[in-house]
Formats: sequence, structure tokens, C-alpha cells
Amino acid sequence: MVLNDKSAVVKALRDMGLLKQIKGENSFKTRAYEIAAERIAGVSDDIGELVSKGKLTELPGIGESMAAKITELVTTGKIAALEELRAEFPPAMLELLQVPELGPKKAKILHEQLQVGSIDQLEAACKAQRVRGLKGFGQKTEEKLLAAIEVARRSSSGSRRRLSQVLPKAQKLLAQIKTAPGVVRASLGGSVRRMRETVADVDLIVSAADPGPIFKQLTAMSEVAQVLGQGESKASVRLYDADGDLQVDLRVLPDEDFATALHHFTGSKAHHIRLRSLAIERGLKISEWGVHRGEEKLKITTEDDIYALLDMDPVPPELREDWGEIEAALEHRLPKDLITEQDVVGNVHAHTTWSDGRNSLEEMARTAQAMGLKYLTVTEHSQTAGYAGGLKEEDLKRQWDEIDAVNEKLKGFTLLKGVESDILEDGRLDYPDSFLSKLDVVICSIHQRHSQNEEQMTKRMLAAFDNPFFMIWGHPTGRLLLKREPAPMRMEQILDKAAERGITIEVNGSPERLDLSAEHVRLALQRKLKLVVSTDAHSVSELHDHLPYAVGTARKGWARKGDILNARPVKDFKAGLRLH
DNA sequence: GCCGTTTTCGGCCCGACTGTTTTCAGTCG
Repeated sequence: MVLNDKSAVVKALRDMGLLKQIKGENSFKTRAYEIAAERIAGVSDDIGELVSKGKLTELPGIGESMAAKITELVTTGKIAALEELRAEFPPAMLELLQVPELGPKKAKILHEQLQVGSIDQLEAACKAQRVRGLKGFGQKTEEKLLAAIEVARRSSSGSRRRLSQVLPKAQKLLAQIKTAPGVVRASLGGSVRRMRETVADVDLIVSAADPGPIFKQLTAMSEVAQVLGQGESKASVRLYDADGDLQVDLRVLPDEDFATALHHFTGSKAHHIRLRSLAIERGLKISEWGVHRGEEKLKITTEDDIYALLDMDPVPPELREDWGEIEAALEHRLPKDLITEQDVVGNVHAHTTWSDGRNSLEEMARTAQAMGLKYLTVTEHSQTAGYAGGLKEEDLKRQWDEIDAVNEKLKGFTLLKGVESDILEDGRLDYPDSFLSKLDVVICSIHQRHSQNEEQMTKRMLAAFDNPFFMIWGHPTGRLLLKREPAPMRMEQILDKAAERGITIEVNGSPERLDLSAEHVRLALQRKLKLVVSTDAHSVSELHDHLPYAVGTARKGWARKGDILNARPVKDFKAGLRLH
């Protein structure tokens, strides 16, 4: 095995599909590559294992030909057919498709007629007014492309941004839209509603008899930089935004169409394609405008009605990715009790002014209590983390006195004594066992030496799990979304050992982390590992603000209430942390 | 390229919007 890298496989399949599109191949063929890429991206299995065990063709959407290409890539490091395809085009050909408004058909014409093979060449051709003469192009297209090139360049660092950079703005927009006259129902849609860890735009779906005032409400907002388009049922705008351009798509429909429209614009695309095929088998047709049986339009009041018509369990938005939820819903084995924010009774992983937090112990405790919680784990940084005000044994012992004093004052609320201990480069923790044994909660995290290779990192974790006081594995991969890749490690092997040792895994809700990821949450749950949804709060506001991201990520990984330790009362929480 | 209690051949999700168009193609979601 030369290249056991799932993301490399996904990229190769996507690129192959796109290049074939530009060549003008049959669109169903090219879509097969997209489907296969999405399927691989969504499976939680190790790609090398799928190849070596010959299980690729068991995945829906992957047949003999696709399996052979994937096997070729994993075993030899490249796909000959893809190399040949690449050789037919300039190296930067695919970057052209990053330009909005420019798809494979127009790219093909530009390449064939004007030898355009990069964004820079496209810009030159447009400025020279050589594009407007091409068949199917005109002056307006040329001008639009020039503007689109700017958009593509501005967002070239990746047009997606972290969910946390968009969700609060989206919620604010939704609140403002709801104040427009005539609004009946309104909701967020799209990848924001599905709680994807990174998102590209905002979708708003509104029902009202007259769309006019709603469009007006949106386009009149001061944050709107440009109105990109407006028709009878939808409008798109671009917002001024410190993080770069943010597109907002607003749909307004009669209330009888709200549920089907909301469902349609929530996605994902892959989920819909599967669902609509199933509908056809049952003599139904699903579109954004409703569910039809022949000419008859069926009455759909909620999204659940759509799944009921297909004899499926209702699928919560976070699960709509075609990651196996379709099959599970058809077999009525979709989890019914996914974790919710209301289920959480204890806040896990908090820092105070004792280390690098911004609020005192008592402020954190009172805020958590006001949120309706019953306990809070105080887990300051450990002595190795000098940069974060890490505490020595004597410091922590003094902190216990203050914790005892605050616990005296608070009724029906408990501060638990803990620490976030660094996992050193050889897997040791940075306090002696004799001290760790005195704590209620020991979260163990990696804060340095992220650059170890896969072998070293895997060994480090396996060794760390041998410590009898290792209770919770904190932000396991150390990733920072769009900033730092997850540390390389053999996650399946590590989770196997964690399960053996009875270790609890953190789903860290710090918006830059979301660590574990939803995909890894599923891997952990397959091994019956216990989880905590944590805030990693460094201030009272983060106690509130981070919880939705932890819960959303856990839900997206199919975690149920029973899987989450801090959905249990304090006594059961403490008991659950003990190793077997 | 994938897939099959309507098929191993002949289908493959569906519609809005825009611009180039006298009836449609391309792009997007």
C-alpha cells in the first residue's frame, strides 16, 4: 500500500469527474465519479482496509471500474487514466471551475477556442474582449466573468469558512427577516442547518403570501453589498463581511409549499438524489414544489410527511448526507433520541483565571448553574503548558480549597476537581499517578509536538491509554478548522484500545476545533465508546456559545443521549469516567 | 460509470434564473 489517504482518493475521483466534464463526456458518467467521491468521503472505514479486503464494491455507487481505479491509486500512488486526462489540459485548468458562473461547458469552449487554461488567462481574454464573440457568450457574460474572477480570487483560500463564522450571522438574518410583514414560517436551510463543520453560504426559506416585502427587507439591509439576482421566488445577495464575501440565498413561497421547499434547500444534494430515486420507484415525484403522484399534489405540512410517504423514519437535518441514513431510515433503525442541548446536565472542560480563563471559578459556576446545569468540571491546563498558565500540584491543591468554598455556597450545583493534563511526546501524563488519583476528572490532551508522524503519534496515544487515570481524551486530533490539519494517527486502532480501556472521548465544541469530527464520532460509537460534549470554555460566554457546536457535531455523528456521559447526573457521570 | 420485485439495457433528481437566445443551453443549488 503506497497511498492510504482517503482525501487523496476523494480528490482524484473528483478531479477525474471534472476533467471528463470539460472533455464533454456523458454527464451520467461524470456524475458517477462525483457520487463515488462523495461516498468515499462519507464512509468511516479506513480506505486502505476497504481496498485490501476487496470491500469497495459493497459501497453503493462504486462498481468494478471505480473500485479498480481506487485500488490502483492506493496501491501504486496514481491512476494512469487520470494522468492521461491531466496531460490533455493545462495544469491550472480545474482552477477555472472555481470561477462562479463558469462551468465545464463554457470552460471547454474557452479552452478550445481561446486556449484559456487558467484564471489569469481568462482574465486577459475577457479584458481583450475576445470572449464576447464566442458562441453562447456575449458582452454581459464577459463582464460577469470579470467580476466573478475577483470573487474567485478573494475566496481562493477556500470559499468555505467555519460554521461558527456563519451560524450567528445567519441566525441574526433570520431574526430580521422574521420581522418583515406577512411572514408565516421561516427557517435556515442548507449546510448551516445540517451543521456541517465548514459552510459556504446561507440559505433562508420563508413562507408568505406576498414575497415583495420579504425581498425588500433583505435587500435593504445595510450589510448587503450587492444584489446578485432576484426572481419570483428567490433572491440572492452578497454581504459585506470581515471574513470575505458571504452569499445569502432567500426563498419565499406560499405556506403550503414551505415544508417541501425547506426540505429541498436543506439538502444535501446527495441525500436528495437518493430520496428522489426512491420516490420514483414508488410512483411519486419529489421537487422543491411538492410531492406529486401523477397530477395529484399531495398535502405536505412538515418535512416528516415526506419521509412518511416513503415509509422512512424522519431524518433529522444533521444526518442528511447520504452517509447511511437512507438505508437506516428505510429499515426503521435511525436513532430516535439523538442528543440535544436540553439533555446536557453538566458542563465539561472549563478554564478559569487560575490558568488562561477570563472568569473566576465562582463566575463560571454561577453561569453554569443559571443555564440549568448541575455540575461543572474545572480542568485547568497542566504544568507543561506554561504558555497557558498551567498549574503545578501545589497550585491545584490551593484551587481545591476555593472549589470547596464555592461548593459550600451553591445549592444543587457541584464543581468537580479536575485538570487537563498534557500528553507528553512519549505518552506520559505530566503529573504522577499518586496526584492524578486524587482528582474527579482527568482530561488528557495533546498541546505540543503535533508534527510527530503517524507511527509516533499512534504509539504516543496507545501508551497514554495505559495510564489508569486517563479518563477523557481531549480534542483528540488537535485539528484547527481551516488552519491546522488533524494530527496523523491510526484512529481505528487507537479507538479500539480506548474501547478496551473504557476511556471516554471528548467532542470538543470550541468552534475552531469541533474535535472529534462527526465522522470520527461515528467510528467511536461503532466501538461503543462513551462521549462527552464539551465547551472547552475560557469565559462565561463560551459556556453558552460553544455547547451548540459540540451537540451539533455529536448529533451529526449519530450520538444518542445514552452515549453522552454529561447527559447523566453527577454521580453517574463520575462513575462513568472510571476505567474498567 | 452504476444499477436492477417493472430491466443485464436503458435509464439516471429537479427546477429557477440568466443570458443568449427566436426556443434553448448553461449554471447553480
